[in-house]
Amino acid sequence: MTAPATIREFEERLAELAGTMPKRLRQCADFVAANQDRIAVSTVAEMADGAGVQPSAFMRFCQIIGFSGFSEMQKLFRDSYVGGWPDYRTRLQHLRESAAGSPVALLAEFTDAGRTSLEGLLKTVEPAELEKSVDLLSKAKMIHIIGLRRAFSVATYIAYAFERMNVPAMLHGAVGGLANYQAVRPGDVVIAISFAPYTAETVAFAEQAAENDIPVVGITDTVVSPLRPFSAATLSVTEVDFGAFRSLSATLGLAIALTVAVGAARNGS
Amino acid sequence: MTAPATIREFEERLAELAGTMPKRLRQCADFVAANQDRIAVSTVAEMADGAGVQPSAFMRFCQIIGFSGFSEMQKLFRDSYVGGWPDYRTRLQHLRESAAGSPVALLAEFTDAGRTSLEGLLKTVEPAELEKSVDLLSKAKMIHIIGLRRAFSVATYIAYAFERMNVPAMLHGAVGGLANYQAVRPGDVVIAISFAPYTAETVAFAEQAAENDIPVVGITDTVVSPLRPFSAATLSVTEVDFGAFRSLSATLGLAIALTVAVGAARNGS
DNA sequence: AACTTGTTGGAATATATATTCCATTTTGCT
DNA sequence: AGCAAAATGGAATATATATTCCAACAAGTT
Repeated sequence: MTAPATIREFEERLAELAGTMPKRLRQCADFVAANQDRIAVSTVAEMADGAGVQPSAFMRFCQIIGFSGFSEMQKLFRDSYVGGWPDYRTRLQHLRESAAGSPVALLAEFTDAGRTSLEGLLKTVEPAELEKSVDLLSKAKMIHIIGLRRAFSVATYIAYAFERMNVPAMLHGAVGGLANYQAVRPGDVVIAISFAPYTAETVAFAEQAAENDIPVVGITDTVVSPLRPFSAATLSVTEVDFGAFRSLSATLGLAIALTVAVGAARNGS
Repeated sequence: MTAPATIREFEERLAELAGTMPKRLRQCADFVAANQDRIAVSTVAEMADGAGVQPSAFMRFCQIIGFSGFSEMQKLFRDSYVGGWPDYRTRLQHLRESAAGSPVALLAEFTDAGRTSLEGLLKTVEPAELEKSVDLLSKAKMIHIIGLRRAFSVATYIAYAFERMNVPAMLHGAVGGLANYQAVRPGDVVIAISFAPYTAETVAFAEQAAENDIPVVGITDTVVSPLRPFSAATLSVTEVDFGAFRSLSATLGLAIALTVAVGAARNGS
């Protein structure tokens, strides 16, 4: 078997062989696939460590791919190393100008919008409110999640994360008009997610909860959100939009931080 | 004299000292300034050769700049290359151990992880594949979207965005084992989203589509993804791991760029 | 011109790193 | 369950590479 001569060839070989590899070598394959750029600047020991295997195992991996050893594999990546990625800024600039109108340019714009949104997140979220939210949620018997339309993806992600951490949670939809509010009982907590223009069902759900003294954690945008009056704790996110569309990068960042914090608080104590 | 801690500091030191250097060291300075990116992946011998001096001269150069030797200087450049991708696993560990990880600290970590993921997006997505995806999708009679577990939020978001733009799309779930593949017909296109560990149902869905010559646009992570063999176009996203959880910021950025591009292509022509 | 100070080249050495080997464990098969 | 084959971990070894040292050289000074 001959050594791959290009990165592409290397990738093909990797994809082809990865399926048939034993456990440890598979770990190497996965790690390498996910961290290609590290190969050029790391030692076998570091790579092996990253993949969670012994250096000798990583060595075998290199040989199975077709190289004589790690050094030969590394050489391939060092040769095609095109300067420490001309930092994100200049890359973005370049894409904006040269590829204007193309899908890649669009991707660059949304990427940038997402980044700015994430930066803003730390400013718009009140630490006190966040802590209160975590506190409320970690004591809840059951967590009800409601978010419709654009916010639905966020709701599904929160539900998924809670399930993964064995936190009892329920995702509400709005099949045919009003949501099934019946399931909410004393001791439960509601997470309501809504952004302008606020979906009526979500607000109604929060309102009903508030009336029955069920605490509501609201994830929303502006100060004038109709969700705010009904929320025991409100988390604000301002998503930067590009054109008529808004990426949800920041909201998802908040969602995952919230769920992980709650999960930790529940399992920790 | 203390060693420069950042690339910027290094550059300043270099500019400051270059003027006073003797001939050979001056050659080193000039060569390094013009080939900064080589430092991370070269040996002293190669650098010395490039500068037209002896290895020992290059060695002295490193020491005059303030490093203990070449290795220390190289470390700075190697770290800054992978610096954007710190080891979040250990950072989370620290967070857990120290200060019981306040929610705000957690949020900060996740926003940071999200930002680096977004930056990586511009690097991992192949422009050609993206364009091919947009092309395929804009000609589809109906777009079928499948993504389960973690990828489900992304799937719901894509479905929502398409609906908003009046692009015929259908979100598939997996109610009771196998998904309802029946709905897929000739002329349709499938978007399959899956990340490690890959959900079997999603892969099976893509496989079935590929067998029936239905083009599949795959949104996945590594090059060893099982989705790749069945995909007519593959979009790669590498999301930074933060403990057991991954923020989906980058994936969502890609999703929205893709949908908007498709929407524009459809309505434009 | 002779002396001093600073610079350079190359060989010698130290160190880091890759690579191999083999005993031990795991896996797969009958 | 018992055997054979494959996979694995870790220590031993080989190799590449950085680093130091010193003799030879050049430049500058009195």
